[in-house]
Amino acid sequence: MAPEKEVTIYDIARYLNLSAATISRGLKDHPAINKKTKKKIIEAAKTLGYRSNMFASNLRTRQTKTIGVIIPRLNSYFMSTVIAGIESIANEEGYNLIISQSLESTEKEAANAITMFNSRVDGVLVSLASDTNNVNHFNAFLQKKIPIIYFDRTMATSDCMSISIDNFKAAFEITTHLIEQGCKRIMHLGGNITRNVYADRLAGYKAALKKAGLPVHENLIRFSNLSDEAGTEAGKYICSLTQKPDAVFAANDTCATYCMLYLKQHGYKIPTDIMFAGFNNDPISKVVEPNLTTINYPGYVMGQIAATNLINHLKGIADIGTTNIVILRSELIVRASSKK
Amino acid sequence: MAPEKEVTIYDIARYLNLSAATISRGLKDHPAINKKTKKKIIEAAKTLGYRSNMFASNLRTRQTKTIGVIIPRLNSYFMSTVIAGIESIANEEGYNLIISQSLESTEKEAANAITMFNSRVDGVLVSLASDTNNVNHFNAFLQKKIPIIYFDRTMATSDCMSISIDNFKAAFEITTHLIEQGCKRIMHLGGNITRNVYADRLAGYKAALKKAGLPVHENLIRFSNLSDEAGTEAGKYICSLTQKPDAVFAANDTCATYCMLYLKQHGYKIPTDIMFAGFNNDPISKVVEPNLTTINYPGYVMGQIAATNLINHLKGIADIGTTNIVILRSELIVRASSKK
DNA sequence: TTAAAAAATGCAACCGATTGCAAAAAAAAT
DNA sequence: ATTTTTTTTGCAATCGGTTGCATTTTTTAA
Repeated sequence: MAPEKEVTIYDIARYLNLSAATISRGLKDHPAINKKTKKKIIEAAKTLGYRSNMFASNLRTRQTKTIGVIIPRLNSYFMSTVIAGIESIANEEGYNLIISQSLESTEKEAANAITMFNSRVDGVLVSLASDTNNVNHFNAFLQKKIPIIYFDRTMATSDCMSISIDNFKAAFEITTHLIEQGCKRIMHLGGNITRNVYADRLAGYKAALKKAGLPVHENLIRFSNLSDEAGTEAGKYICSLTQKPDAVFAANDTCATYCMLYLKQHGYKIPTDIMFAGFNNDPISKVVEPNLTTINYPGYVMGQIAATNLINHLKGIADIGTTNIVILRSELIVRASSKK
Repeated sequence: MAPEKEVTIYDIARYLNLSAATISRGLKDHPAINKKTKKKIIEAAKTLGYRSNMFASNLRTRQTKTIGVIIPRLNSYFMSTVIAGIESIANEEGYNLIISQSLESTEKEAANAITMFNSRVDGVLVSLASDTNNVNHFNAFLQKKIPIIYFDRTMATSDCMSISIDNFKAAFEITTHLIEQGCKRIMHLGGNITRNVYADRLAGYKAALKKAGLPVHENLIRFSNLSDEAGTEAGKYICSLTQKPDAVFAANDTCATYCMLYLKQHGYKIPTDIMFAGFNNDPISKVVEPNLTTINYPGYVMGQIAATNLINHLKGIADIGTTNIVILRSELIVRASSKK
């Protein structure tokens, strides 16, 4: 509790009969310092048990070596995978991570942004809350030229770099796949379309229908928070329909899975009666029976790329301002839930 | 990139014709400052766009308002849930979180510990890597009286507070449950027994057998990293046995699930031929068919409790030194995989 | 041997908030 | 009106590392 006395560069300076300035330079490998002196300094630092005081350093250099991460929630497979990817790079590059969750609330997102701003993070990685429809609460960062990179849940209007997959294309492909399997009445379980990802998936779905000359039935498009309960609800809804769909494409695997489970319990045969497709390649997609056709979403890589870009920008290696959008490769994974 | 000029308390002082000391005190509601003056100060701070410089503050107060978290990996359901719980409390209390993963490597764990130490976190929450068998790499914290709380993967010898569930009891209960269902040859798929959690689960399993007067068959106890592959492997192993087990108790749900899936594919009927039980109450346990009997592990609450205890200690409200072990309530969840 | 150039080190002023103690101002008591 | 007490406010040192510029030392050139 009581702060212990720490060894400072002044202690080392006294110990070696040098100046603090020399110690400071020696410790960070400044070219103007004699190699032998450096060696002595480093050894002395070790024997005295010195550790750099980042606050003093930050105070002077106005850098924190810290990256802020704001995400809707931590405890989803996808998000924790992204964070793992971010962490792997940040750790390697000597950056710390400050993480906070918006819990899908724009207000909390804004509050977290302020906290991060006051913590003086060097840069921010953001995945937006589901109903965030403007990014004004990040203006403080922009004014101070603190770089922001949006990932996954991005904002179209934003003038920051954003990283995502081509949700339109992925949805288009997976829908087309269902059509190729002979499906004609494909239902879509979508998320909040304020969010680019869900809007794009919906658009891709519609485009695929259109291209195949199939009609878009509005009563076959349902929106929800894509939770397991929402999946079950969708199952009930399907049971209530007189004209059943012959396939379901859900915007995530959880919703698809629970919908499928409900229908199975009510006598439907998958994929014979209804085919299924999800999104994300969540672990449950490989467990549910039949295994779920889905889109592989490269979360880990996405995290790594986001972190790499941000850090390179901070190091002055590559400017973020020039690149606007990065699209990662996603991949259709066909499993038993959509095979004839 | 180029650091912008910031508003400091000196700017406010000049603006209001007061001293920096008064501003500093006014901003933090010091009792010696006149209420009207405080009001003026706060308003001025707002209009000037002031934000506190935490480095200057930290430099003086030797506190960082930051908590370090070291965990094996982020991208597991359980861990991300714990982190979510930690974050919820930390955020509320104005603490930042620095998170890093050891990826189950003791060396990386030690490296991360050093980084955190140098980042001067106020306290640390740790869940140990699977093969960590001593906690010497955390000595630096102890020497500087920086509090550590271990959670889930704890270390028996440690003189720090640790938070976990009663793994022995949980394993005992779930094994007993299987026995009550009529099982006599129960297999155990365990994890690395260097780790308390897995050692305790194994012990609980054995104790339950013993209590029921059942023999412990060493060839029915297998150790692995509890991954999905390990589960599949276990399935193969079972197929190769002449004397089959009539139940499997795995130390996590993933391993149980994949073992079960493998056996199902090879003609076994669950639970008729073999019953199954897992651990953790992972989402997949509710998806696999039949649903998996498991132990509900309160990750979110565990995270909250760990964070609360650490922060209370830091605030001087409650000393951590006196409490050694906190055991959370866990709960047997019986599902179809183990019902006659 | 001396002058010029290069290398190594030191000086001292920051960075911005905090805080013990002293001083000033305001309020209360005499 | 004067003294005592209580409130407010200010002074100035401090936290520890960084860095432009000056100074010293060493090396090279003349």
